[in-house]
Amino acid sequence: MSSYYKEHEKFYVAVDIIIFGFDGERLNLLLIKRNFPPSKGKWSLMGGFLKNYESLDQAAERVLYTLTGLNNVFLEQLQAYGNIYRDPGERVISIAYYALIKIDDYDENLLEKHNAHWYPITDFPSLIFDHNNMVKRAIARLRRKAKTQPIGFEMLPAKITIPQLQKLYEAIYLKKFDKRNFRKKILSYNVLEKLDEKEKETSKKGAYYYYFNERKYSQLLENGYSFNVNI
Amino acid sequence: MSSYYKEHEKFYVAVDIIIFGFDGERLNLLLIKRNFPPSKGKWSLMGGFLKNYESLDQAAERVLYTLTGLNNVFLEQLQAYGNIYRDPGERVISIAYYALIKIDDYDENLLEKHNAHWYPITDFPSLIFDHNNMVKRAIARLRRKAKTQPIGFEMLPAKITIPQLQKLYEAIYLKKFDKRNFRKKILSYNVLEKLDEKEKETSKKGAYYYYFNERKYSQLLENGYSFNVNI
DNA sequence: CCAAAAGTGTTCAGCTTACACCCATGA
DNA sequence: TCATGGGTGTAAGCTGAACACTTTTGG
Repeated sequence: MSSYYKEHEKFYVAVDIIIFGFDGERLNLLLIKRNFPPSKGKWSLMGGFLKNYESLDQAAERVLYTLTGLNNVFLEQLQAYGNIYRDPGERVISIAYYALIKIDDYDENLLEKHNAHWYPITDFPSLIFDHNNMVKRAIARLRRKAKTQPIGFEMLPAKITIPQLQKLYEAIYLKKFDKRNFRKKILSYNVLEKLDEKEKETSKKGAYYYYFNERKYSQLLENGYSFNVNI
Repeated sequence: MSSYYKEHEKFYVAVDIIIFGFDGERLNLLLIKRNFPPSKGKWSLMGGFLKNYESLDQAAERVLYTLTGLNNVFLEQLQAYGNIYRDPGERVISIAYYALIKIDDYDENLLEKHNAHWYPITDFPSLIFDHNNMVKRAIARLRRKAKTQPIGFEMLPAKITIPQLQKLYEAIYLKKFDKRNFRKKILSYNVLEKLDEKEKETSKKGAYYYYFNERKYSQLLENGYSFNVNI
């Protein structure tokens, strides 16, 4: 059985990960200043080669874990990149993934070890190979996805306030929304539950905390309703 | 430079193509009854191995051309599939593509040679490996995409009638639409131009032909308007 | 007491949806 | 003449978008 494919060529396969994090103000990318060849000294996405004992998804999880120390985060495949000379050194097929992480959860030491830095999506250094394209596409995907699925919550702590959530959406779409309309829309899905507690860091009056009720969201989907933030 | 990656493993990389065609009534898939190993005698998508002189997109074009004799058709990457045992024979990373073709354009002889057959998306044989998943995902992508981009036209001849177009959308979404609303919506984009000619095969009265004006569509997009068929 | 952020309703326009009848013509 | 599919308009309901003032409280 294992002889059918002998005549065909084999290729290096890698995964590259676009890591998004929200710092309360801006949407950020986690980028690597490479202290290893090739393209040493230049900026790139975090990546790694596929190993024969892991699936693509597992490779992406491993690479993300290596850099951040995080497991069980939102991680989704973007697409494969396979131009012949995309990596000028040698031919590599790269599968791009994007991840949404809570920006305060990661392991600082690991970031330092890998020479990783956060940059806002509006202003980050030019990246090697086709990584700029990957980022562009990942942002487009995130924007599309955030309209129909509550993935924003992946980048926020369990307890959030409505103004925080609005700031996240504004950071994703790079525009301002009307706070009355935003609150109305978000609350209309009945997936947020108001707590009796207030966040008092950012204002004197304080904003009520809510938490995202995953169970209610599942029910919403099962009943054929769809989450649809029209932005 | 080419020594950096020596320590890493290499993999077979293939492309598999979900080919859609519309026969005037139903949306169909072009499937292969394999007369070659592995899984000889079973049904699968058309696929082929990546060669070192071509990009992924080029590999997909080549494979599609091999089967249909068609060039310059709508062809877009879906995503990569890389589970370890997805191909029980040997490990292969497969990049799935989907294509939209005009069902009457292909080369019949080639189809016969490859043992290829059209099956409606509502009723087709079970496929090998993870090909059923690929098809499922391709249909979902097509449905999403058809809402915001006029890709339906890729499966129709240059001259179409409104009832034909409606049947295509009904075949994609597997539901009926109101013909008054459909016509109103489609014509409101002003990308269809009415001809003085009628299609008289399917009705005695005859339906006016229209043609899709690509130039007008480009202008529509440039002006910030968006094609959005609300289905 | 005041600055700063949180919270709250209403109106208008545009879009989606539902719905029924006449038209043209080949057989 | 009649069966078949093509073609047409309007009204109601819903959703998105625009818009300004009051509340709370720490400093």
